[in-house]
Amino acid sequence: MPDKRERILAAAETLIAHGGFHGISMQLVAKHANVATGTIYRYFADKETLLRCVHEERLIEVSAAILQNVNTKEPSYEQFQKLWLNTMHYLQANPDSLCYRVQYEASPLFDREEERQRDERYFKPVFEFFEHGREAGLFRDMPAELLGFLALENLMLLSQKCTKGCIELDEHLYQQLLDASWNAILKR
Amino acid sequence: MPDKRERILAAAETLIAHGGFHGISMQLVAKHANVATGTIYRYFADKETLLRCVHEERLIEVSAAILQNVNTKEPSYEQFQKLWLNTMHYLQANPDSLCYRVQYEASPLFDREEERQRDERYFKPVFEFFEHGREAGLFRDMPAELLGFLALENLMLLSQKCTKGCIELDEHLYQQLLDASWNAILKR
Amino acid sequence: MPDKRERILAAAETLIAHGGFHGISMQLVAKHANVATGTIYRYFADKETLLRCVHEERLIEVSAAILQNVNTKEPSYEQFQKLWLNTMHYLQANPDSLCYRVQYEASPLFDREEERQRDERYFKPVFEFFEHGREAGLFRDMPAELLGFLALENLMLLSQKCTKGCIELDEHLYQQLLDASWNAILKR
Amino acid sequence: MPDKRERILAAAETLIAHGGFHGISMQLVAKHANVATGTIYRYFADKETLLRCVHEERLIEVSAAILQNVNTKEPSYEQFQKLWLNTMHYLQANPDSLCYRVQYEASPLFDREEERQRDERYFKPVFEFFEHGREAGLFRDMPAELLGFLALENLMLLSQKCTKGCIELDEHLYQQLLDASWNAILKR
DNA sequence: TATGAATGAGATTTCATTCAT
DNA sequence: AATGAATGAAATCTCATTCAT
Repeated sequence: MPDKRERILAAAETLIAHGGFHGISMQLVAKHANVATGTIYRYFADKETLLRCVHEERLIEVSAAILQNVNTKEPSYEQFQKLWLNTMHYLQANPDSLCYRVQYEASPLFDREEERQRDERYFKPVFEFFEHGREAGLFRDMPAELLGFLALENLMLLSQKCTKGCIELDEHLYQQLLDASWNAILKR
Repeated sequence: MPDKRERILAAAETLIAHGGFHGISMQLVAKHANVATGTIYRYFADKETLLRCVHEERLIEVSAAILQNVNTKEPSYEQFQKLWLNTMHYLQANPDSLCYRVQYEASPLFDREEERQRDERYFKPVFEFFEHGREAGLFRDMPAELLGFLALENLMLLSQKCTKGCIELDEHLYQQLLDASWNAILKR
Repeated sequence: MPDKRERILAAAETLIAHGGFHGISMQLVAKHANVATGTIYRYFADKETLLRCVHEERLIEVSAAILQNVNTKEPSYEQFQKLWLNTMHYLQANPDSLCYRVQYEASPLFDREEERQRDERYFKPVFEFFEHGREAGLFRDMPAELLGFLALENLMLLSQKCTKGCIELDEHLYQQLLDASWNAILKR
Repeated sequence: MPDKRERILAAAETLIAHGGFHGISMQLVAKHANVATGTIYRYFADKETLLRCVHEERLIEVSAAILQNVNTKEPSYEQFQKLWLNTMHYLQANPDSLCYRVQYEASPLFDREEERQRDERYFKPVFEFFEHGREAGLFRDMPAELLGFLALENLMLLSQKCTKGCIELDEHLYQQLLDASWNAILKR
């Protein structure tokens, strides 16, 4: 019954999303996943492992969402727009998703090398897009990660602010922000 | 001996920045602050209060650091540069400080209204700077908070990445990033 | 293993009876019950709940002991004697039991309405005995609870004094006390 | 300033009466007594000593109240009535007083020998009353303490029940109870 | 493989007591 | 004599993990 593993992951995701990195106990996860406490330990070595797996699952999901219909070989405004909007829509639809990530990255679970490998694995095409753009003389002369950061990653914080209700966005602002991101990375 | 209060605050900040919101126990804070566990409770009603106070103290410190020598009445590139560099230098010198903030904002302690009032209290001059720039037709037609966000707040995440060792910055990149921020908010 | 629940209850009762409401810590109860501290919380939500349960368990036990072989429909001296002796024997055999009750009733846990319902539930037959006796013109014209109180409840305090070693009783005094109780409630 | 000692005793009394044996901390007592925490320790060796002193103070007060206008040399119904009514009135006026005593007697502070000496010291005249009555062939052939117990001490529990609201008494019932007590100790 | 009762270390918080001023 | 800040042991309760069934 490998669907138990899925149920456990899903339960953990939901609980963290709603209650923060704090409000998660193995007992609670077990209850929500409708399995016995001990069962979790048949699929995950310990709590840390479980949290790492949730993190990885999310990264896979996020990267898939971001890259949808994007041709990363073609560093154009059109493709950038798709990337940006994909990111923004995903974040709007899954507001807790990166709220989780921020906490994960600041936690002792975070390991630089591991994270680098994960980024490499899942976000390679995204970095390639910026790489190509830079090589084509379109983007600033910066490492691809920095370009990606300037263009997309700050949306995480922004989206968090929206979720928390600090900022409200409309179509006009969307366009402005997209434009601002584009101008930030553009060479001049 | 009000310096005990300071030591407790500092210990809490450091511990959270390094170990995440998880890695903080009152006993550990006490140990790092070199006081007895019970002493914390003379200065802070409970753990939550302590965390909120750490947050507030840092906002005060940050806002003072950011605004140093900046004339917020004059929305010029020169003043912007000062703002940006102040921010960057502060973040480099106090890597824990905003690593803490990111986590605080993602935690259940965060309260929107409270935060709005704090921003109002401590960052008003910063917002005014962007307000003036927008009114002068220099900056994009966006709320001041969004301009501030685009220009400065993403430095928080960036600085976190540096601290974690994911990215390395040099003088050249500094200049590029400053330039990117300026271009992001500039009206065209 | 529901016998663990019993062991916890018994340990709590004994400890309170001997050391007062003070002398009870969850760890101590756990130790005496030969279980781990956390185990108590599988059976009782918190300390208050545990104490309330001890109280209720004992009431059940006491009422059963008191009413043994008593025909409460027949308000005679013979039946009264049985009631009285049952009570006295139970108290002698379980000195902790009501020493606990006295303290419980004097504590902030005590709730009037709850207690009334419990009395109603467990001691109804006892009250009926006195009711019948009063209706038959045998006992004083008082509420059944008061008659019961005069006849039986003061044995609680008396028994406590014996346990503490303040008073020593022998067969002769037993007879005297039984007689005194009977004369106290008798109409003349 | 020996009135500080009084203030501390009074504060302790009040707090225990209202919050039970639980709700009393030295800090709280100090606050209510309007002295510094450390000051308590100039007058009382430790918490236990303080509680013992409160107990003793109360015993003095109670015995004085009970014996008011009673001629203990004259074992008559008239004097008994005074004793009984004094007791009842005191208990009604100071409902917490013996609520405290019950808890004290069940606590580890209680020491049989000490208590015997205190009873000897403060309640000697009461016991003498019953002694005289027994020697005159009026009361049952029992130790004076038992007679006193039958006649007066159960009023403690009764009064507690009134305070808690379990029983309501009126003039008629008062008379009945007094009469019951009298009949309980009377020789026949 | 799955269960969930049991464990006990550890978290937060309180409070009796001390001691420098 | 008096203060009250500081202490740290101990209390309640939680929860990651284990293990007999």
